[in-house]
Parts: sequence; structure tokens; C-alpha cells
Amino acid sequence: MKKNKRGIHLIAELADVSIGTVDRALHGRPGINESTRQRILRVAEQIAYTPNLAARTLSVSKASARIGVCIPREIHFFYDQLWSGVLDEARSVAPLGIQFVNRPVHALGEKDAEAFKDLVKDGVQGIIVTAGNPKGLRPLIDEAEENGIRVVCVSTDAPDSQRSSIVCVEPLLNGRLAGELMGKFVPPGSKVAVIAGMLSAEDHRRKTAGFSDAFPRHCPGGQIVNVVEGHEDEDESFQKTFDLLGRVHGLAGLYVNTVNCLPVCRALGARGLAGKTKLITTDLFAEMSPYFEKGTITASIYQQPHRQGQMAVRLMADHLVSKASFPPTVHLSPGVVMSSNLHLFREIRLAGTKFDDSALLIPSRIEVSQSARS
Amino acid sequence: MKKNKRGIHLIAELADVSIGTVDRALHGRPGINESTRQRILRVAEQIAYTPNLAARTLSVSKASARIGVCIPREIHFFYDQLWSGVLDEARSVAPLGIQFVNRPVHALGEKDAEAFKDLVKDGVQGIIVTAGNPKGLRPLIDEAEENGIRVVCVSTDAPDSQRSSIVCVEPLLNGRLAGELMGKFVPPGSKVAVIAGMLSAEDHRRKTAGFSDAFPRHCPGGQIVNVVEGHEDEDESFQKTFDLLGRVHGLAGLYVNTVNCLPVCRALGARGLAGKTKLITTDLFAEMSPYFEKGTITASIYQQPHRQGQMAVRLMADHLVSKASFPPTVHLSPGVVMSSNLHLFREIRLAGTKFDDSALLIPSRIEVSQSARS
DNA sequence: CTGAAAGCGCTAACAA
DNA sequence: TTGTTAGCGCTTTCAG
Repeated sequence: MKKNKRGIHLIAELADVSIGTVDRALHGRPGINESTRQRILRVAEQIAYTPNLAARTLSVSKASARIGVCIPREIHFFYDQLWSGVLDEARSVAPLGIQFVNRPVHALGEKDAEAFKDLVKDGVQGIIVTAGNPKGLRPLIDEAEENGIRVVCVSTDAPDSQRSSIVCVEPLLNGRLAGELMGKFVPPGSKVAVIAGMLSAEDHRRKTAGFSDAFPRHCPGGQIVNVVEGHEDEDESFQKTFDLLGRVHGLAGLYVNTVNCLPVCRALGARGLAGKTKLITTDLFAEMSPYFEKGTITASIYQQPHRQGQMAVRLMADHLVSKASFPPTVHLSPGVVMSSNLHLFREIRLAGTKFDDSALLIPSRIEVSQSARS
Repeated sequence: MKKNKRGIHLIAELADVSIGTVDRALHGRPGINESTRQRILRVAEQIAYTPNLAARTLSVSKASARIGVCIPREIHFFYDQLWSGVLDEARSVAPLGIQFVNRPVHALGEKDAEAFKDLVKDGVQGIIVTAGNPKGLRPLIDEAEENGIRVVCVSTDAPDSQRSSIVCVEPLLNGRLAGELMGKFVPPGSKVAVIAGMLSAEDHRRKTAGFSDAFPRHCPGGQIVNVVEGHEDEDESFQKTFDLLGRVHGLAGLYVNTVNCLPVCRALGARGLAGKTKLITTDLFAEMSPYFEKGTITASIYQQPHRQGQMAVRLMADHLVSKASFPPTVHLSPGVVMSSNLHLFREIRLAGTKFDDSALLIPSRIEVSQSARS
């Protein structure tokens, strides 16, 4: 009795050749007669052959794919979530034989060129990076790509570089959505203001531009009376906002386009304007929660950091294991957080679950199977 | 020179036992001396052993995991996206040796008990199902779970059943978010109305309840003057909305909690109220696009069908390959679609890309590697 | 209680 | 141009 062959062996049997020949046919490798190749391909087609990828990765596991990751380890909430998205997805592609090399940088753009070079030297096949310092990174990225190392930017782009893809929420769009929302929240003819981090940052500039573009289009007669820079400083942000609220009479709305919204909330409180002046913020972290409940924050534009991390890893992994091509850009839609759906976001749900950055240092550990722990 | 052993072989070498013994230790299998088990586990710990899952699935591939999927194949857009989420993720877990058996039903709740039974008979280890007909399904689900077949509901729940998990956007929350948004869009004291499908459907009833709960809390003095049922019928929806707009003077907002919003858009147009009366809809499909641009639709509550499908498959796959435990519920946050971010949603971006339901009939086909096509 | 050995489906190196 | 063979790391079966 002949046994039930499968896959490549089945094809070999049906086409009456050896598995070596089948392999050559399936992969367009040289050294095979064109007619036998056609015959083999036809057989493969007929039995709807699908390669067993597990077997494939196993067979070549000596040189399994490695992905380098270079993302800020900042205390900041956004990057915590970005990391955990990366690590979650890393864990889930690990079975495909993909390994990860983490080279976190301290803060966005800080010595990222060095980190990037390290990864290249490490011999990774792909690099995932937040390009905080695009000018310095661009030549490195271009060189890497020319050497066949695929680079995916995440969250922060390196424009004009040869990177294979970018995963992000477009800052311009971010601002536009905030502007549209604000335009609907406040009455026609309203005055609103923008609290930015620093306009020298491309990201903040574009968010502001988006808001300035959309707001007037959705609020007839509405105007943006001020754009203040808080420079990510608590006191400065509070003071400037506080002053602004005193100076401008009847400000209907405030758009904070940086993560640093708490000082603004406090300033609104101090002026007795909490819930009166509509506040739209950016990003999300646990300390914002009470301000949603009190109605100080009307909505926040959520940039899906976890998902960005996931997507970047996924893109790279799919390319490495299945030669999937990269979409030039992956622009996620920002989410809208309001008091109703607040509790569904990981930043709130998992509040208190501290991010364990030891995971950054050792290869992501996969648990031994369940029963072994008993 | 000894070669570079890895994994289980490495442990065996270090602990000076055979790989068979290592396997027994790692998996808590019987027939091994407790002290040698401890020694082996310690070694495994030290080298931070992580099993190669690809190898694992390969070795037992004779009986690889199979997941059954039972979701409506309706013409409706929502299920198209749900399917493509399922299929996308199915493709990506295929390398782990997981197979899929698709048993689509014609419409939600239509003969789903039969389909479910078929899947059980097929011997799948897990079932993903939209429980359109919860009463009929509940006993089947309970029985399946008792026999070790894990069941994950997606989009529509089977409450009180023993299902392992549910992936959905809570209808109540859906309505609440709509209510909160509406409350912010219209001036205090406004009158609004709800257009539902049919209140006999649990889903529509809960959305309506959520809206009724949230709207008054966010719009001081606001009231819901009417809840009309369109019964998913184009003409009926149009006529009833048209009548309502004529009867109620100065209706400030309309919440459509079913996918069937086009008749409502037309009625608003016919009454010259497009853009005047705020319209919040549910779900998203290409034909809605112009109404966003014209300002007829102010916002739509997006239920992330693609993502729901993905998550359901992912949950099941993670369980099957790594014995991951199921979260009792996965409640996704609904998205908010407005004119600014409209173009980022797959329903709009991929408009015209017809869903190919032939993929439902044959096992998801994995392409032969790139070069073979040349 | 422990060891040895046969495969899972695929790739790659070597023979013919 | 084609066939044969040795692994990849793991599970499982059969001997000791």
C-alpha cells in the first residue's frame, strides 16, 4: 500500500519526477527542461498546491530572517504602546522563524543614526525605525536599501528617502480631523486657538496646518485667533494657556496637538472654563481619564500607536517570509476618543500595567508549553 | 568539532540526556524522574529555551489544526469586509499549519444551526460564527465547547452560551458614541430622532438604547422625539423619514443605526435639509461617499468589520498553536468617520474591488513563490 | 524510567 | 537535465 503523499512529494509522484525537479519547477530555478516544468506546474495547479510554509522556514532555519527595531524608549506613553505593538506582533511571527534585534534609542531622534548603523552591522534583513532625525538618517536608509536591507519607517517618516514603506497617521490629517470636529462642536463664528508643542517640529506644524485648513471650512465665520507654543513644558503650557484664556474673550475651542494636554486642562479649570471651552486633545494616557469624565476634554485624536507597531512588524514579516511587496504608505485613520468609548482603549484599560522594557533587551521569550508549568 | 546544536538538542546535550527525555520534561509527560525533570527545566530556563513552533506544527502536521468559519455571505458590505478580515488573517496563520473550513450561510441567522453542525461533524477544533440565531445556536455551542471545540462569536453574540469569546463592537456603546457626538453637534434643547431597522432585533434595540441614554446627557434639554423603524426597506425608510421631517418642525439631528442610510440621505435632500439636520449613520460603504462630501452625513459610526474578522481568527489561532487563553470579550472601539478621514477606510479606498467569494469555497490558496510565476 | 529512530514538507548540496 | 540525500527542531513510537 502506498502511503498518502503530500505537497511536493505528491506532485513528484503524479508528474513522475523527483522532488528535486519539482522544487526547481516551482521556484523557477535553472537547470530544468521547460516542458517538464510546464507539466509539473500544471499538476501543481490541479491539486491546488500550497507550500507548507512551516516546513519551508524550518528547512532554512539556519539563516532565519532578522528584523532590527529602532524606536525611542522614552518614558512617554505613545512609545510604550508602539513598543508593545511591535513586541506583540514579534511574538506572533516568531513561529515563522523571524528574530528581532532591538536597538532602542533614548529619545526620538537621539543618536538614531548610530543605532541604525549598529543594526546594519548586525546583518539584519529589515529595519523598523522612527525617523526622528530624517536628515541624518536619509543617507543611511538609502544605503541600506541599496544593499537589500528593507527599511520601514513607523510613526515618524523619513521623507524623500528610499524607505520601503511608512506606517503612520498623517499629521496633516490628524489636524484636519480635529478641525472638522471642532468646527462641528462650536457655533458658527467662533474663535478658537491651537496649543502646539513647537512649530519647529514638522509634525506639530503639519497638525496645525491641517487644523487651520479644516476648521474654517466646517465652522462658518470661525477663526483661529492664536497658535501658542508650549514647548512641551508643563509650566510654560499652563501659563500661556491661562494668559490666553484671560486675554481672549469667549474662546470657544482649544486644540492641543501634542501629548502634553494636562497643563491646558488645568488652565481651563483655573479659569472656570472646563466643559465650557471645547477641548480637543491628541493621544491618550491614563491621567487624561478624569478630564474626560468631567467634560473638560471633549474629544481626543488617537494615533493608534499599538497598531502602528503591529503593522510595521507585519509588513516586514510578510515581506521576509512571503516576499510580499510593500505598500508605499500605510496611513491609518486616527481614532476619536470621547467619554463613551474611553474605557475601550488600551491606555485606559491597562492603566497601571507598567511597560516592561526588559523585553527590549532579550529576544522575545516564548513560553514553554502550558503543561510544563505544572 | 561538535556542531552547533539548538533547541531541544542543546538542552539534551547540556543536561546529558536524550531529546526524548527533554521532551518529557518540557511537557510534563509521565514517565520521568522528578529530579532529572527539574535539572532539565533549569537548563531550559538558563538558555532561555523557546520552542520552534514551525518545527512543532510540522512534526504533527498529519493532524494540523482546523478552524471552521460560519459567517453570512450576504451581499452586504459589512460581511464582505468581515470575510476579508478573516481570509487575510487566515492566510497569515496558514504557515503555522492552520487550515480553514468555510461554511458560509446565506444571510445572518439563516440555517446557521445546520452550518454549525456541519462544521462540528467535519471535526474542526474551533469555530468562528456570527450568531444570528442565538436561541437555536446556544445548545449547539454549549455542546461543542463541552467536546473541546472552542467557539468564538464574531460581530453578533450568543449570550449566555459557553462560547470561549466574543469579538464585536458593543451595540450599546455604538449608540452611546452616536448619542454623545450628536449631543455635541446640535445646540442645547434640540430635538432629534432615530431611524432604526427594526426594534425587534436585539442589535438595533441596544443601539437605540445607547443613543437614548447618552444624547440627553450631552445635550442639555435635548430630546428624542421619535424612533422610526425602516425595516431595512428602501421605500419605507425614505417615506417614513420624509414624513417625519415634514411633521416635526426643526429636527436638529437624525441617527440611523442600521447600514441602510441612503434613503434617509435622499429624504433629507428632498426636504432641503441636507447639511442642516445633522445626520449620524452606521457602517460605511462606497455609495455613502458623496453624502459625506456634500455634508449630508456629518459622521458615521464604523464597526471595523475587517478588524473583527482578523481578531476572531487571531484569537483562535493563538489558542490552537500556543494554548493562549481566550479573553472573555473583545470589545473594539467603533471608529468615527467624517469627511476628513473618509478616504482612509478600506470600504472607500478599495471601492470597486469586488469581493471574490470563490475564496470561500476552496481552502485559502497560497501563491507559489514569486519567481515561479515568471 | 530512558534512549533511539522515524518522520512532518521543504531546501540545498551533491551525484549521476 | 534529473535524482538522491541530509538535515531543520519537534513529536511520537518502539525498544531497552
